[in-house]
Amino acid sequence: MDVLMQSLKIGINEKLYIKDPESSSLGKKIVEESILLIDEIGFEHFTFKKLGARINSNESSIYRYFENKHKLLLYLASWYWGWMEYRMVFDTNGISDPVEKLSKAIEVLTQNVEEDNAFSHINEVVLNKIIINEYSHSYLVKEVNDEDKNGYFIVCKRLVGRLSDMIVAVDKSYAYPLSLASTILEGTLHQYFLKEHFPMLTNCNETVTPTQFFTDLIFRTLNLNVNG
Amino acid sequence: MDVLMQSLKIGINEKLYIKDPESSSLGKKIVEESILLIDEIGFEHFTFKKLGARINSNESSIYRYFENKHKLLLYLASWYWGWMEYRMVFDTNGISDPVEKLSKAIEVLTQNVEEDNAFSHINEVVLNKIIINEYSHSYLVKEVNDEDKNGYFIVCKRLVGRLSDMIVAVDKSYAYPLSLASTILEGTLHQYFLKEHFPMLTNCNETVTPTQFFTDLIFRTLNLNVNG
DNA sequence: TGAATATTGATAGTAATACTATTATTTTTG
DNA sequence: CAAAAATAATAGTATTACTATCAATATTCA
Repeated sequence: MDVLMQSLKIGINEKLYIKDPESSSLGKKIVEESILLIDEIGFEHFTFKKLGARINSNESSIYRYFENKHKLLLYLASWYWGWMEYRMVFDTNGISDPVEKLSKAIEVLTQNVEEDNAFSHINEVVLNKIIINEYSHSYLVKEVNDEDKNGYFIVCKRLVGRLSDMIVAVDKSYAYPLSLASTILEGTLHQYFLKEHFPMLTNCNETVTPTQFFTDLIFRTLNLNVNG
Repeated sequence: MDVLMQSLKIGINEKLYIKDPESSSLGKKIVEESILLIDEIGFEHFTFKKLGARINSNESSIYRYFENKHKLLLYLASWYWGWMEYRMVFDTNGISDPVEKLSKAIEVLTQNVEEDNAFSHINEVVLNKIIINEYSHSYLVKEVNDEDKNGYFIVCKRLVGRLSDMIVAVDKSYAYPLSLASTILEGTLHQYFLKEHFPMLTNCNETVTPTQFFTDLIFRTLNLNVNG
């Protein structure tokens, strides 16, 4: 990512925070270090007290930025999907051939995440690990319908919609573009998880990537061939 | 399911419980009512204390059956996958045509769950709802590798393996049978979840079923047509 | 500069959770 | 019917997920 982009900011639903963490150095530190700490000890064991100790700040100060750790996770997830959406749109922009466009989108969405220097306080590689391991926790809750009404999942929903549109652009007659799109996004996280923890349940490994699996799956499903 | 089957028991890893809940009426009640209570209030809000109150028993008595609520969830999940496996094997047994066999397996694994009277104290319909909403919580934990070593996920793993074998039987040259099998199982839960909570992210609804979506997906991917 | 204001830190406190331990009571069974 | 096993009742601990209050710093702008 280019230095020209250094003033980019991923827009996030304002209801997800009390005070915008991007607005202060403490806020950025909270976001930066929460990603690392959640990765280290898991979201379940993560508390604001432990985070406070880690960044030499106080539990109560963190509560002034985020209502609770669940909202923080939703914030991180929104950031992640916003970032994915931005990269998908950016990288597919200007491609006129629908097949090539879809192919590129799948590549961006399923490939291994690499660090993006445009956002210095966020480690995208570790954030990706968190999303793989913890994203389900953000929506598999009893309160999901209320939270959805608040718009907490809007970015991810928009992303599924965009991908679905690209599928439709390739094959108007295909009956399940939304289901296929949501399966790709959720399935990608799942395949990365399996690769790490249950290698016997996936064909993805050092040499075979989720990108290959999903590209092959989508091309077969939409009856395309690799050259468009 | 037939009355002849009433002495069937789904085998579950003994490390998942302290005392076998099938061995007493209190144990069965714990299992029976925990399913209903988890469905009602969600796994996060579920506690042994609340369950005790509900069944007019005591928190401490429940702890004599299950070490904690996480183990209870693993127990319920094992039961669920064991039951699915049993039905899949039963319903596909004797089908010699590999395509027909795979087709039947997908049908069993993706169709809407209905009550099975062979297991009177377990409400399979509600259990299915729990699995849709909470199964991820059982494996998306920091301790997953240790738990896997204890064999807690063996039933689900065996099921993915069986499905993968059926895919191979249909097309030996297909490169991703395990990934496809795990995508079907996980994806099915996900599509049912979306249908319920995010209908805009799926094409499944009153008339279109996950079975249709996945059958179509697998047939296209393996280049089959509906009549085998 | 310096007073007002905002931000952060420290401390204390509460209710709920996830247990363990002990003892009392009831039920089962030989 | 006595002994053993299962269950219930009660109490207690450490941790979590907060809220409230007040003190200490920074910031800012008059």
